[in-house]
Amino acid sequence: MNTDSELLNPEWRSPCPIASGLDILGDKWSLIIVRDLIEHSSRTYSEFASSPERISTNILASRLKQLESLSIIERVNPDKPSRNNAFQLTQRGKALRPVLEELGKWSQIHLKEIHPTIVTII
Amino acid sequence: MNTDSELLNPEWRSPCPIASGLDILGDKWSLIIVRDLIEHSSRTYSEFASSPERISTNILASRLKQLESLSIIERVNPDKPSRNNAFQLTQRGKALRPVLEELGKWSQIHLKEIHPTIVTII
DNA sequence: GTGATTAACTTGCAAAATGCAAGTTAATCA
DNA sequence: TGATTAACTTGCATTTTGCAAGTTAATCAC
Repeated sequence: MNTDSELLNPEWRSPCPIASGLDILGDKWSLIIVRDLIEHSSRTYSEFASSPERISTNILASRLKQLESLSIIERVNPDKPSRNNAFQLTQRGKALRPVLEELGKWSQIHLKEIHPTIVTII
Repeated sequence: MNTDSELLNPEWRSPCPIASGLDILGDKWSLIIVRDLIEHSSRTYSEFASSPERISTNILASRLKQLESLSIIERVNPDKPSRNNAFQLTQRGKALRPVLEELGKWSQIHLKEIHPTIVTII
Protein backbone atom coordinates (compact mmCIF):
# COMPACT_ATOMS: atom_id res chain seq x y z
CA MET A 1 0.00 0.00 0.00
CA ASN A 2 0.97 3.61 -0.26
CA THR A 3 2.37 5.26 2.83
CA ASP A 4 1.63 8.93 3.51
CA SER A 5 5.23 9.77 2.72
CA GLU A 6 5.07 8.10 -0.70
CA LEU A 7 1.92 10.06 -1.44
CA LEU A 8 3.23 13.39 -0.24
CA ASN A 9 6.70 13.23 -1.75
CA PRO A 10 6.97 11.07 -4.84
CA GLU A 11 10.51 10.14 -5.85
CA TRP A 12 11.65 12.20 -8.79
CA ARG A 13 14.09 10.51 -11.15
CA SER A 14 15.41 13.75 -12.62
CA PRO A 15 14.61 17.45 -13.07
CA CYS A 16 13.11 16.79 -16.54
CA PRO A 17 9.43 17.80 -16.73
CA ILE A 18 8.56 14.87 -19.00
CA ALA A 19 10.23 12.35 -16.70
CA SER A 20 8.59 14.02 -13.70
CA GLY A 21 5.15 13.75 -15.27
CA LEU A 22 5.84 10.09 -15.91
CA ASP A 23 7.02 9.64 -12.32
CA ILE A 24 3.45 10.20 -11.14
CA LEU A 25 1.31 9.36 -14.19
CA GLY A 26 3.48 6.85 -16.05
CA ASP A 27 1.61 3.64 -15.40
CA LYS A 28 -1.26 1.74 -16.93
CA TRP A 29 -4.05 3.09 -14.72
CA SER A 30 -3.69 6.70 -13.53
CA LEU A 31 -4.57 8.28 -16.86
CA ILE A 32 -7.47 5.84 -17.35
CA ILE A 33 -9.02 7.34 -14.23
CA VAL A 34 -8.42 10.84 -15.58
CA ARG A 35 -9.96 9.80 -18.90
CA ASP A 36 -13.10 8.53 -17.15
CA LEU A 37 -13.43 11.88 -15.41
CA ILE A 38 -12.96 13.81 -18.63
CA GLU A 39 -15.72 11.73 -20.22
CA HIS A 40 -18.15 11.68 -17.31
CA SER A 41 -17.21 14.70 -15.18
CA SER A 42 -18.00 12.81 -11.98
CA ARG A 43 -17.62 9.14 -11.08
CA THR A 44 -18.05 6.93 -8.05
CA TYR A 45 -15.69 4.19 -6.97
CA SER A 46 -17.89 1.47 -8.42
CA GLU A 47 -18.34 3.35 -11.69
CA PHE A 48 -14.56 3.45 -12.10
CA ALA A 49 -14.43 -0.24 -11.27
CA SER A 50 -16.92 -1.04 -14.03
CA SER A 51 -15.03 0.74 -16.82
CA PRO A 52 -14.26 -1.64 -19.69
CA GLU A 53 -10.58 -1.92 -18.73
CA ARG A 54 -11.52 -3.59 -15.42
CA ILE A 55 -9.09 -2.10 -12.93
CA SER A 56 -8.88 -4.20 -9.79
CA THR A 57 -10.22 -2.66 -6.65
CA ASN A 58 -6.99 -2.48 -4.65
CA ILE A 59 -5.18 -0.68 -7.51
CA LEU A 60 -8.17 1.61 -7.96
CA ALA A 61 -8.15 2.60 -4.29
CA SER A 62 -4.41 3.17 -4.38
CA ARG A 63 -4.54 5.33 -7.53
CA LEU A 64 -7.48 7.39 -6.30
CA LYS A 65 -5.53 8.16 -3.13
CA GLN A 66 -2.45 9.16 -5.08
CA LEU A 67 -4.34 11.34 -7.56
CA GLU A 68 -6.20 12.99 -4.70
CA SER A 69 -2.96 13.62 -2.81
CA LEU A 70 -1.59 15.29 -5.95
CA SER A 71 -4.74 17.45 -6.26
CA ILE A 72 -5.52 16.02 -9.66
CA ILE A 73 -8.88 14.72 -8.46
CA GLU A 74 -11.07 15.58 -5.47
CA ARG A 75 -14.28 14.45 -3.77
CA VAL A 76 -17.43 16.10 -5.02
CA ASN A 77 -18.63 16.44 -1.39
CA PRO A 78 -15.51 16.49 0.75
CA ASP A 79 -17.42 16.47 4.04
CA LYS A 80 -19.91 13.74 3.26
CA PRO A 81 -19.30 10.02 3.91
CA SER A 82 -17.56 8.17 1.12
CA ARG A 83 -20.59 6.13 0.08
CA ASN A 84 -21.79 7.58 -3.23
CA ASN A 85 -19.36 10.45 -2.81
CA ALA A 86 -18.04 10.74 -6.33
CA PHE A 87 -14.72 12.10 -7.58
CA GLN A 88 -14.17 14.91 -10.03
CA LEU A 89 -11.18 16.57 -11.69
CA THR A 90 -9.59 19.64 -10.16
CA GLN A 91 -8.32 22.42 -12.42
CA ARG A 92 -4.97 20.67 -12.36
CA GLY A 93 -6.63 17.47 -13.49
CA LYS A 94 -8.64 19.18 -16.20
CA ALA A 95 -5.39 20.60 -17.51
CA LEU A 96 -4.37 17.07 -18.47
CA ARG A 97 -6.97 17.02 -21.24
CA PRO A 98 -4.57 18.04 -24.03
CA VAL A 99 -2.17 15.27 -23.04
CA LEU A 100 -4.93 12.67 -23.38
CA GLU A 101 -6.24 14.24 -26.57
CA GLU A 102 -2.84 14.02 -28.22
CA LEU A 103 -2.35 10.45 -27.02
CA GLY A 104 -5.78 9.50 -28.32
CA LYS A 105 -5.12 11.09 -31.70
CA TRP A 106 -1.78 9.35 -32.01
CA SER A 107 -3.27 5.99 -31.10
CA GLN A 108 -6.15 6.28 -33.54
CA ILE A 109 -3.76 6.93 -36.38
CA HIS A 110 -0.88 4.65 -35.48
CA LEU A 111 -2.41 1.67 -33.73
CA LYS A 112 -5.32 0.89 -35.99
CA GLU A 113 -3.37 -1.58 -38.10
CA ILE A 114 -2.22 -3.63 -35.13
CA HIS A 115 -5.35 -3.18 -33.00
CA PRO A 116 -8.29 -4.30 -35.10
CA THR A 117 -11.03 -3.19 -32.73
CA ILE A 118 -9.69 0.23 -31.80
CA VAL A 119 -12.40 2.86 -31.97
CA THR A 120 -12.17 6.08 -33.92
CA ILE A 121 -13.66 9.16 -32.32
CA ILE A 122 -14.68 12.31 -34.26
CA MET B 1 11.81 -11.25 -21.10
CA ASN B 2 9.52 -10.44 -23.97
CA THR B 3 8.47 -13.27 -26.22
CA ASP B 4 7.95 -12.63 -29.95
CA SER B 5 4.22 -13.03 -29.46
CA GLU B 6 4.09 -10.41 -26.73
CA LEU B 7 5.96 -8.04 -29.00
CA LEU B 8 3.85 -8.69 -32.08
CA ASN B 9 0.44 -8.70 -30.46
CA PRO B 10 0.18 -6.62 -27.33
CA GLU B 11 -2.89 -7.29 -25.21
CA TRP B 12 -5.46 -4.53 -25.61
CA ARG B 13 -7.62 -3.82 -22.59
CA SER B 14 -10.38 -2.12 -24.57
CA PRO B 15 -11.15 -0.41 -27.89
CA CYS B 16 -10.47 3.04 -26.37
CA PRO B 17 -7.60 4.86 -28.14
CA ILE B 18 -6.33 6.39 -24.92
CA ALA B 19 -6.30 3.05 -23.11
CA SER B 20 -4.67 1.45 -26.15
CA GLY B 21 -1.91 4.03 -26.22
CA LEU B 22 -1.33 3.36 -22.55
CA ASP B 23 -1.30 -0.39 -23.21
CA ILE B 24 1.99 0.05 -25.07
CA LEU B 25 3.43 3.31 -23.73
CA GLY B 26 1.97 3.47 -20.23
CA ASP B 27 4.99 2.69 -18.11
CA LYS B 28 7.84 4.60 -16.57
CA TRP B 29 10.40 4.06 -19.34
CA SER B 30 9.05 3.86 -22.89
CA LEU B 31 8.38 7.57 -23.26
CA ILE B 32 11.73 8.42 -21.66
CA ILE B 33 13.37 6.64 -24.58
CA VAL B 34 11.19 8.57 -27.03
CA ARG B 35 12.07 11.81 -25.22
CA ASP B 36 15.80 11.08 -25.58
CA LEU B 37 15.31 10.59 -29.31
CA ILE B 38 13.33 13.78 -29.69
CA GLU B 39 16.14 15.66 -27.95
CA HIS B 40 19.09 13.97 -29.64
CA SER B 41 17.69 12.54 -32.89
CA SER B 42 19.95 9.50 -32.63
CA ARG B 43 21.20 7.57 -29.59
CA THR B 44 23.20 4.43 -28.92
CA TYR B 45 22.40 1.85 -26.28
CA SER B 46 24.99 3.22 -23.88
CA GLU B 47 23.85 6.79 -24.42
CA PHE B 48 20.32 5.77 -23.37
CA ALA B 49 21.79 3.98 -20.38
CA SER B 50 23.59 7.13 -19.26
CA SER B 51 20.52 9.39 -19.29
CA PRO B 52 19.96 11.00 -15.89
CA GLU B 53 17.02 8.71 -15.06
CA ARG B 54 19.36 5.66 -15.06
CA ILE B 55 17.29 2.95 -16.70
CA SER B 56 18.70 -0.49 -15.96
CA THR B 57 20.14 -2.37 -18.90
CA ASN B 58 17.73 -5.28 -18.98
CA ILE B 59 14.72 -2.94 -19.02
CA LEU B 60 16.40 -0.81 -21.66
CA ALA B 61 16.97 -3.79 -23.95
CA SER B 62 13.40 -4.95 -23.44
CA ARG B 63 11.89 -1.52 -24.20
CA LEU B 64 14.07 -0.95 -27.25
CA LYS B 65 12.87 -4.28 -28.65
CA GLN B 66 9.26 -3.42 -28.00
CA LEU B 67 9.48 0.07 -29.46
CA GLU B 68 11.26 -1.32 -32.51
CA SER B 69 8.63 -4.04 -32.95
CA LEU B 70 5.98 -1.31 -32.89
CA SER B 71 7.89 0.73 -35.49
CA ILE B 72 8.22 3.65 -33.13
CA ILE B 73 12.03 3.49 -33.31
CA GLU B 74 14.44 1.89 -35.78
CA ARG B 75 18.16 1.28 -36.24
CA VAL B 76 20.02 4.01 -38.05
CA ASN B 77 21.92 1.34 -40.03
CA PRO B 78 19.67 -1.70 -40.10
CA ASP B 79 22.26 -3.93 -41.83
CA LYS B 80 25.28 -3.04 -39.74
CA PRO B 81 26.27 -4.86 -36.53
CA SER B 82 24.70 -3.53 -33.39
CA ARG B 83 27.90 -2.04 -31.97
CA ASN B 84 27.57 1.73 -32.30
CA ASN B 85 24.44 1.23 -34.36
CA ALA B 86 22.22 3.94 -32.94
CA PHE B 87 18.43 4.17 -32.84
CA GLN B 88 16.24 6.92 -34.25
CA LEU B 89 12.54 7.71 -34.32
CA THR B 90 10.37 6.59 -37.22
CA GLN B 91 7.61 8.88 -38.50
CA ARG B 92 5.30 7.10 -36.10
CA GLY B 93 7.69 7.85 -33.25
CA LYS B 94 8.12 11.49 -34.27
CA ALA B 95 4.34 11.80 -34.18
CA LEU B 96 4.50 11.33 -30.40
CA ARG B 97 6.13 14.73 -29.99
CA PRO B 98 2.87 16.59 -29.21
CA VAL B 99 2.03 14.07 -26.50
CA LEU B 100 5.36 14.69 -24.80
CA GLU B 101 5.13 18.43 -25.31
CA GLU B 102 1.74 18.57 -23.61
CA LEU B 103 2.93 16.37 -20.77
CA GLY B 104 6.03 18.53 -20.32
CA LYS B 105 3.98 21.72 -20.28
CA TRP B 106 1.56 20.29 -17.74
CA SER B 107 4.37 19.12 -15.49
CA GLN B 108 6.21 22.43 -15.57
CA ILE B 109 3.08 24.25 -14.45
CA HIS B 110 1.60 21.76 -12.02
CA LEU B 111 4.54 19.96 -10.43
CA LYS B 112 6.85 22.83 -9.65
CA GLU B 113 5.49 23.33 -6.15
CA ILE B 114 5.96 19.70 -5.14
CA HIS B 115 9.15 19.09 -7.17
CA PRO B 116 11.63 21.75 -6.15
CA THR B 117 14.29 20.95 -8.72
CA ILE B 118 12.05 20.55 -11.77
CA VAL B 119 13.46 22.41 -14.75
CA THR B 120 11.53 24.94 -16.79
CA ILE B 121 12.11 24.93 -20.51
CA ILE B 122 11.30 27.90 -22.76
C1' DG C 1 -36.06 0.80 14.54
C1' DT C 2 -34.03 -3.21 12.57
C1' DG C 3 -32.42 -6.44 9.46
C1' DA C 4 -30.90 -6.96 4.55
C1' DT C 5 -28.43 -4.87 1.05
C1' DT C 6 -24.58 -2.82 -1.04
C1' DA C 7 -20.90 0.86 -1.98
C1' DA C 8 -16.43 1.56 -0.69
C1' DC C 9 -12.98 -0.06 0.54
C1' DT C 10 -8.97 -3.70 2.77
C1' DT C 11 -6.42 -8.01 3.10
C1' DG C 12 -3.80 -12.07 1.72
C1' DC C 13 -1.46 -14.32 -1.43
C1' DA C 14 0.14 -15.56 -6.32
C1' DA C 15 2.09 -13.79 -10.53
C1' DA C 16 4.43 -10.47 -13.17
C1' DA C 17 7.39 -6.52 -13.74
C1' DT C 18 11.35 -4.04 -12.20
C1' DG C 19 15.96 -3.34 -10.47
C1' DC C 20 20.76 -4.61 -9.42
C1' DA C 21 25.07 -6.85 -10.16
C1' DA C 22 27.58 -9.73 -12.64
C1' DG C 23 28.50 -12.21 -16.74
C1' DT C 24 28.98 -13.01 -22.02
C1' DT C 25 29.98 -11.93 -26.83
C1' DA C 26 31.71 -9.92 -30.68
C1' DA C 27 33.48 -5.60 -33.02
C1' DT C 28 37.13 -2.52 -33.00
C1' DC C 29 41.36 -0.37 -31.41
C1' DA C 30 46.45 -0.23 -30.29
C1' DT D 1 46.65 -10.41 -32.00
C1' DG D 2 45.57 -9.30 -27.48
C1' DA D 3 43.08 -5.72 -24.72
C1' DT D 4 39.19 -2.98 -24.60
C1' DT D 5 34.47 -2.00 -24.64
C1' DA D 6 29.56 -1.53 -26.57
C1' DA D 7 25.68 -4.17 -26.54
C1' DC D 8 23.51 -6.97 -24.65
C1' DT D 9 21.89 -11.47 -21.25
C1' DT D 10 21.31 -13.88 -16.88
C1' DG D 11 20.15 -14.76 -12.08
C1' DC D 12 18.09 -13.40 -8.27
C1' DA D 13 15.91 -10.02 -4.86
C1' DT D 14 12.44 -6.50 -4.48
C1' DT D 15 8.38 -4.15 -5.81
C1' DT D 16 4.15 -3.80 -8.21
C1' DT D 17 0.10 -5.80 -10.01
C1' DG D 18 -3.83 -8.82 -10.08
C1' DC D 19 -7.37 -11.88 -8.17
C1' DA D 20 -10.58 -13.45 -4.79
C1' DA D 21 -12.40 -12.98 -0.63
C1' DG D 22 -13.42 -10.40 3.45
C1' DT D 23 -14.88 -6.13 6.28
C1' DT D 24 -17.39 -1.92 7.43
C1' DA D 25 -20.66 1.40 7.53
C1' DA D 26 -24.46 3.96 5.06
C1' DT D 27 -28.89 3.44 3.27
C1' DC D 28 -33.15 1.06 2.01
C1' DA D 29 -37.43 -1.75 2.77
C1' DC D 30 -40.45 -2.82 5.95
